[in-house]
Amino acid sequence: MSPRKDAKDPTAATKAALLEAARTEFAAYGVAGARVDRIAERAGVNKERIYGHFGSKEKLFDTVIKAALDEVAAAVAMPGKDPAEYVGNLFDFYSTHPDLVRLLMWEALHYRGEDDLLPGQELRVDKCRSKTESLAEGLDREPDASVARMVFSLVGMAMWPSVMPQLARITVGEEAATPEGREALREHLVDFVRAAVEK
Amino acid sequence: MSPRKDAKDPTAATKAALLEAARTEFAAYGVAGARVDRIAERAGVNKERIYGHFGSKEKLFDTVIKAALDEVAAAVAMPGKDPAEYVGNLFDFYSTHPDLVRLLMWEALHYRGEDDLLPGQELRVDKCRSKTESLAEGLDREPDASVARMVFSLVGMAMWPSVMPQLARITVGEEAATPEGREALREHLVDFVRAAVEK
DNA sequence: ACGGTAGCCAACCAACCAGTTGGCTGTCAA
DNA sequence: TTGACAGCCAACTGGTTGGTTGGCTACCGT
Repeated sequence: MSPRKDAKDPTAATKAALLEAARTEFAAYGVAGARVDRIAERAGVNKERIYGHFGSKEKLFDTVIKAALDEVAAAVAMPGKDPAEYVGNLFDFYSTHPDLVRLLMWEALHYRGEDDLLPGQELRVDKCRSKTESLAEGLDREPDASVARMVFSLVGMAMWPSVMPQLARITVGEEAATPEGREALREHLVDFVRAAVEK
Repeated sequence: MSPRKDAKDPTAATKAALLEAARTEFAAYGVAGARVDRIAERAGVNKERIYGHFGSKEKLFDTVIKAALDEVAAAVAMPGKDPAEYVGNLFDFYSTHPDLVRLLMWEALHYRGEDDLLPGQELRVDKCRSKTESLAEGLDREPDASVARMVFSLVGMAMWPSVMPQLARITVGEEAATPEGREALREHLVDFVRAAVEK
């Protein structure tokens, strides 16, 4: 058995520190821009540990992304009966977790579809399917492709302001960065969706 | 005067080749992931020319982005009277220019707002303002912040499928990659916007 | 004709960076 | 007690990469 199997397992602690530091680093610079030394330093751990625990920079990135994906999945409720409110909640979540959004963007750019995909995304597929089913049920419809497209659009609308914050500022002005600006944007989105679905 | 000022200026030709190659490289790998040697090779030019013409990798990136921005600005008409059709057109444009979208994403991640911004983006600001004015006029409204928010959302909806193509495939299925799938997505977006604005 | 110079290139360079090595320490099973 | 092993670290390595240098060529104004 491994030494120190008790709660304060030091191995798990360094692993967690590494993961946390990696998340910050990858969110800021992406895979290519991230520096292994910087991650180790921020975690207060020798960089060799990265290889001992994760194998490579790329694998560490995958692990970070997977954790982020889980976090997203866990945090946000299903669309359910009210798509507009769903968009509002999603918007709030992404607004308060900009690093997560950046991580998702880096991942999207790194793993462009077709050939190479992030391994183990079945969970993600399931999540999307259940979202579609939830929305279909809430809307009293069949969970077909058209409902799936709706889910996709809703997620997009909710994420967009966090995906392109500078564009938001350029378009709606500096106020976009203020709490009032965020709130106005949120209401705009919710109203927009409500108008669209309510006929 | 510089030698060879006539039309077939070889200097301009290598510069253009470099720009073209850089665009491909940056779209694929981003600033940090791009390799100067690869750009030079693809352009069929010595890499020193990059420094002679542009100064640095970063400056080359800025130049590429600026060109891409101009291209976007030139290609797409103003929102005008029909926001739904505008979204449809934008969607078509981005769908047929995925590299441009990737470039914009890399830029968004590289120049996160606040402190560092891509220099010389006044043109971009103007473009956004005139879009807002165009939409306001078409909708018979004042060009206030709420119209600006609308512009911002419309752009987001149109770009989203090109921004997250894998998510699109995960959500709506493999068919998202087919021409029929794209068309269905386009119609969904147009209908969605029409429903939202027509009340 | 010819000196000046702009464009270009092959070769070079130093810093950087992902990944490795060898050794030290503390714990656990026997 | 002891030997084996897991976690950890300081120091090292060598391939890579952004950027530079010195020289060659061809065109231009005079």
